[in-house]
Amino acid sequence: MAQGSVTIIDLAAGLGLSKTTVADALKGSGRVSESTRRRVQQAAQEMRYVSNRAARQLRTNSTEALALYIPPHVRNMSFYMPFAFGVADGASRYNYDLTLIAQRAGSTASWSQVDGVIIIDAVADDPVVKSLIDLNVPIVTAGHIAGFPEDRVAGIIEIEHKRMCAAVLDELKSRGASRPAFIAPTPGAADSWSEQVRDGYLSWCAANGVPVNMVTIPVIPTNEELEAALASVLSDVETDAILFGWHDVANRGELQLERMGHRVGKSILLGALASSEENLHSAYLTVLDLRPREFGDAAVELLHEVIQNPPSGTIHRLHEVKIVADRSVKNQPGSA
Amino acid sequence: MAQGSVTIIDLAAGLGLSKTTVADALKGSGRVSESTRRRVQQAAQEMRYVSNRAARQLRTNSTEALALYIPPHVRNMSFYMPFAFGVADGASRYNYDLTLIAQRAGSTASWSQVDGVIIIDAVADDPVVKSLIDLNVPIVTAGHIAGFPEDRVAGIIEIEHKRMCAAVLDELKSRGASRPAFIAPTPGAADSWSEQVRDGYLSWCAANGVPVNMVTIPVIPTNEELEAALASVLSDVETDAILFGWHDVANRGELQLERMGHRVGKSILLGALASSEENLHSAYLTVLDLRPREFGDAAVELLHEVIQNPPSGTIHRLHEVKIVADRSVKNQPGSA
DNA sequence: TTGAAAGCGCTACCAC
DNA sequence: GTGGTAGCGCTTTCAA
Repeated sequence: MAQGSVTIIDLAAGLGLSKTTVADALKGSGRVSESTRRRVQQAAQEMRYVSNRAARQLRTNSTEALALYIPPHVRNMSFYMPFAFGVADGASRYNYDLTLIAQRAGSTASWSQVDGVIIIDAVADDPVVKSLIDLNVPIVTAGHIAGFPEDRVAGIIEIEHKRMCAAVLDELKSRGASRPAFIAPTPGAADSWSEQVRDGYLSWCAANGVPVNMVTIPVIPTNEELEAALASVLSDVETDAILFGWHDVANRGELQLERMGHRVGKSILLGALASSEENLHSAYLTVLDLRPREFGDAAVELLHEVIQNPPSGTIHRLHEVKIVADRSVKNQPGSA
Repeated sequence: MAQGSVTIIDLAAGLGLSKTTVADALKGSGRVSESTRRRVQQAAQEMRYVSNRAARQLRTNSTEALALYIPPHVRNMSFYMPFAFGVADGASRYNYDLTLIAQRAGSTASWSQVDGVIIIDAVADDPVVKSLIDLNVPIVTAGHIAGFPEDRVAGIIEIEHKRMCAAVLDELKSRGASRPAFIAPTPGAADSWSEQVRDGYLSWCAANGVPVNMVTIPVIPTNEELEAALASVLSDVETDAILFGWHDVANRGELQLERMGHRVGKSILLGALASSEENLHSAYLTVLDLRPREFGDAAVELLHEVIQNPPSGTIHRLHEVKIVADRSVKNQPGSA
């Protein structure tokens, strides 16, 4: 342990007060007189007093900590880093610690002692998720988790992937694309995201009288898989836009297309359904900024609420995302 | 708090034993007989007993937690995600919790109660780093932090950036590059990394009799900055290879170069000094795999050691990285 | 407005 | 081998 181990008793002794008074003064419960309160607080500062978490937790039977679980199969995606720090910032706003859940649980699964858990994009049969469910703490999931027991999720914050997929397609259409293809993430690869976006594409095609041109590849495809997917959707010579799952794949697709002699932004338009503005560099992509930082923050907000005020059912909430349009029209060609 | 709150007392009562015996049986301190030990452990399982962290911490004056600080200016780099999970896994191996330090500290800086801290690629005048220094817990830094008080770092685990920069240049040379240029990260942008790699390039040029062709750009450059940098290094028509700081910039550079009509992997070779194999997709890049996950794990390993056994000075350790060579020779052109 | 005492669940130290 | 007791630092309840 670190702290210089000055306790309320030390403070009390130094001030000639009881530890009760000191404790009350410190947290401003309005019990002590203003003058002693000030005296105590000043002394606390001078003596670098830090309230002992473990003692407080033991007494109040709370942990002042939240846990975050990001499943291993998505950890290589840039989206989750700002999400995690959004969660960390949100947590610190309410004075929670944020514990990152590792894959390999320690012998006693240390993270079992938290006030609440945030799970993002997991699958229900993930063993970690299973043990999280067994814990009796409130769970907020960012995104819907297929197969997750209804009564074990106190809150769920979602992105309207289906609607937004259509919105991106609309945007591409407004920029001249009449026959967008979709290189979609393999269904079931992660959460329900892949299904929602595929659904979004299919409905949009139906609504707009556009023939479906879709192929699925893993969320993180090999070059060969990506190349094959591109060849597949381009075998329809009418294809004038390609929508990708997340922006990293779109970036890689952009490179391959250029290499194949296509002029991205001119002969072909590109889009991506999962991105964040900070990670977007290509000027030739029309993407959805999922605002991961704000998403993480909002998840904590919701979790804090359900911890304070346990709901009878599941609280549903939406996270707004925004379209970041292809900027190549503004920029000169070659500037990307 | 979550747990069904079954305590050793409950167990003791149920078994007709004292809580002392139960506690000893649970942690196998060799005091109790094998038979009762088994009895107790089985009962614990059945009653879903979970040892109360707060109580244990209070009693033993330890926190069983580590903190990780990743400064905000690098959070958008893919390298740090696997690093963080390497830390998380390493921590769980020793039954530490891993607390992610947020930028905005809560009122009482909750993360002040940890057994040790890992800091990566921070700068010494970062306010969070400052308060971490004021804490009296062991600190391990991943990478050297300029200006960090010598006596406050118990361990430092480093990558030999300078040497490895030269190694990558050697690799490029062996593949035919005779005049490599370097689009380097702006000095002082983060830690000492930028200086080390620039140093590495300059020494290599001197040792190999190659004229220096270097330009610096921000670690995360805009397209305009990147484009200008490319134009600059290519203004020397002899340039037949370009080395980038980290692989994301190299990927973007690769795209721009293709767009400019260069044939990456043929007329020009590309390299990057900070990457990880999981994030490497381009077959045309010769990169350094920094093995971020293992790096994080090794940092915990070191931190655990210094916590167990406080050293008098600072323990130095090296983290081995490896070169992942351009694979385009093996693959058919166009397959990337 | 303040103080005394109890006790959260655990481990340490002593007895037996 | 096992049990009793004290006490970690804090909050809570009751008393003054």
